Amino acid sequence: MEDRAVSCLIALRRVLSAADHNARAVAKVTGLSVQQLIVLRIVEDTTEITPMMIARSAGVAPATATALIEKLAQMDYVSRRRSESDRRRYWVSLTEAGKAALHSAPDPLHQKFSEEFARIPDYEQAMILAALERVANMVSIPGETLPGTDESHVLEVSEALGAETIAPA
Amino acid sequence: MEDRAVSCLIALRRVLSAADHNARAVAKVTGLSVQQLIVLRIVEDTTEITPMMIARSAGVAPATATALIEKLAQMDYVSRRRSESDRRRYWVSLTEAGKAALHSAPDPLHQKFSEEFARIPDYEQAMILAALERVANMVSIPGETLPGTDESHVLEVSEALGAETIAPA
DNA sequence: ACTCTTCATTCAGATTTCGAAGAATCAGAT
DNA sequence: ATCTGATTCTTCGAAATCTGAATGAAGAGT
Repeated sequence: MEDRAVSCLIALRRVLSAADHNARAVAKVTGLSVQQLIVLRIVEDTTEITPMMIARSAGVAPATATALIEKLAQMDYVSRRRSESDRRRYWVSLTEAGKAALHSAPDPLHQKFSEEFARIPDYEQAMILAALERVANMVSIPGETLPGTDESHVLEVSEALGAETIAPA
Repeated sequence: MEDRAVSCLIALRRVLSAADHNARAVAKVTGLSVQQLIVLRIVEDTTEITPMMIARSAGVAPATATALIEKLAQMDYVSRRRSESDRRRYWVSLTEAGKAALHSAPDPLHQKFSEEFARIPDYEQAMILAALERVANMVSIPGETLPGTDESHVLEVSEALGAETIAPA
């Protein structure tokens, strides 16, 4: 019965394709590149994160992460704050402008899904949510893309006070 | 209860992220770019397709589709056959080498999913499949990425006989 | 102090992507 | 037949992107 697994993967690919199209469309509207948008979302999810973590989460080389962050900082969508405990690193976080840019951007897929989702019966909603989370747990890499559960930087919260916003080099 | 819709979208984003990572990994192994891989899969799904359709399915500009197809043709992963009914167009199809490249490439996500999927109880498998197809239908653009259901080129099957393989320009 | 590692950056080069212009072809109207 | 307009694909140059390797700066361990 691996027939059913294949059907699942086909359906998944349809979703993937739609998401890809959607990402490009959103990127075009916001004037950001797809990658910049991804980084922005990663930063939002974590509230504070280092370039290295971003590189890993976004699946790009460190050099690329630097460039992406620099661009976003120039647009004032993210801010950089030097780490006190490790002076090599710094924390990237979303500015108000960045938050606004993320949420003001119309997301067709998001809207379409929410709209249709609201229309289906309750038990089916629950079923879909359960299935999606099941699938997410199956395929997603444990420590990836949701470093909100990553405690390595939680210790740094104390830094938040009295730290100056620095523009590296 | 739009709370649940949001949870769905979060789970979806985890899946998306994992798929993205996976696509890059597969691309690196095969020596193909992510886009080339996408095009290759589109061609496989349709068995025969024109550059224009590829551009639309892959979500790129026509000029980009030309470049992608050219690269794949140079590697002998796809072949081009001039259309008889409309001499402007040509049909792109997978070569044996292309088919081999697609299937010999290890796909971690594919494997991981199939493996874990096989391990869960029957009714849950059915539930996940139903949910995925439901979601796919919600978000995917009707005529996109599965032009196998597109009948516009089915009429051309008769061409298959006695047509020479042409390398345009 | 010394070495080894990690983090971020710079820089040059390769690749990718696209818009615009152009050539070929088709379809329909005159 | 010819003309016109639309469609398909290509070429070309410019812009943006991504990366590997080298570099500097800072931490960690001996």
